Amino acid sequence: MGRKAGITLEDVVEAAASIADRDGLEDATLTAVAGELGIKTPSLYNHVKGLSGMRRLLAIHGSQLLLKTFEEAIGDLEGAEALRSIAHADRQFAHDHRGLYDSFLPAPKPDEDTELYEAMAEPVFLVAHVLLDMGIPRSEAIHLIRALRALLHGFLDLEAKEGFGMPIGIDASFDASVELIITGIEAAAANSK
Amino acid sequence: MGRKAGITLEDVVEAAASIADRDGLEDATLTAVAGELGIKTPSLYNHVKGLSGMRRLLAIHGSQLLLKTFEEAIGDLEGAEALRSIAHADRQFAHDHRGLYDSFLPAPKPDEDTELYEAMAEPVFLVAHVLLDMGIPRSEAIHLIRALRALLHGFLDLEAKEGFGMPIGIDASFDASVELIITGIEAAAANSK
DNA sequence: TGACATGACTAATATCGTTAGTTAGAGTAA
DNA sequence: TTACTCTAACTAACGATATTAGTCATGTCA
Repeated sequence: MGRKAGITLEDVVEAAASIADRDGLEDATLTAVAGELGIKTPSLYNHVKGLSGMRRLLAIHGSQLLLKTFEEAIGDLEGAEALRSIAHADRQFAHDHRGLYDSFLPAPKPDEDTELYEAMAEPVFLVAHVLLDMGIPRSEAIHLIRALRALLHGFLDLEAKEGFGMPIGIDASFDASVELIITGIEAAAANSK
Repeated sequence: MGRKAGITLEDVVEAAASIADRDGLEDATLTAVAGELGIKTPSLYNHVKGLSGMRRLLAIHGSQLLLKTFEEAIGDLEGAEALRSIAHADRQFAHDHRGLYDSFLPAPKPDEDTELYEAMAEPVFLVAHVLLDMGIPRSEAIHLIRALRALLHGFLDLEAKEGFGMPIGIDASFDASVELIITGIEAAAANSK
């Protein structure tokens, strides 16, 4: 058995992400990841600062992927159309990458892990930009963004954890929920002209 | 050391709830609860079906407490006023009982654990009633209730896990978010007359 | 070629949850 | 009272997980 299997940091993140998305974040243990890579658990410490370090890398990787997803979702769109597209892209992301999505919480404090904090802030900035472009003043936009984030996160978390009881009509409920928020945002935009 | 410490099921739930609300649901381990009660971990199996069984009791207990909280919040109120009051009661509950609140997810399927499912459904029914009393048709109410639940859950989860970045203006953001949803609900009510 | 850093390894420990089997004590019935 | 039974505690043991410490082979570079 040759030493130096040549595992890279990317391999670790990729393996962890794949397990987390397939079986859930909880199952992306150091043991499982090491097994997937064909090495022993303690060897992972040569790449990653323990389980929390691996989770952190997962969150950074996920944030970058989410950012790209949002950018593509927006494209040339503006205003309500952009928001709708972002919302649906977010839901698709949560479906496709459950583990990465779950890795976003708990979030770090800004001064406690700047790199991770900033990576996670990027997608939010993107949404903020859409609102500001709609003419919504900063002081109001902060509340509206939080409302949108809360709705999306809550919906996707409840959906993933079967919190809605019967799963019938979930798609329609999502659309209706998003429309409801967007209507509120449009009203705020119209109000600020 | 006398056998028969005389621990009751209520003692177990109370101890678990107290630890979960103080230190987080994750810290309400069998070991911690047993320690709190002055017994050894395996002895808990005389009262509870393992960790999952204890979590389940926590969720039932939490649901009952939440139901009472909602009932008191509604009182004689109706419509938007009732919804506002419920929203703030929910947030207060999440602040006061973090562990219980977290124990609500993942939710069981209706046929998989009927007792728990029904206990958790009660508070939702209460909210549904408010909407129906506002004259909103059932077919629409289901989407609006999901939107409201998503917003509240998402907001309180993000708030608890520091997901909002700077914690400034969170109260105002919550109020604004709730108003936004309530406005949508009122519009739907007016639309159905 | 030889020193060194990298990245694998083994060994060992601590914390959990869980199961199996044991036993003391309290209540109950003859 | 005494014997029986059941409850609810216990000890012992195991498997999964993370983590630390210390070892060592291998490839690279001076």
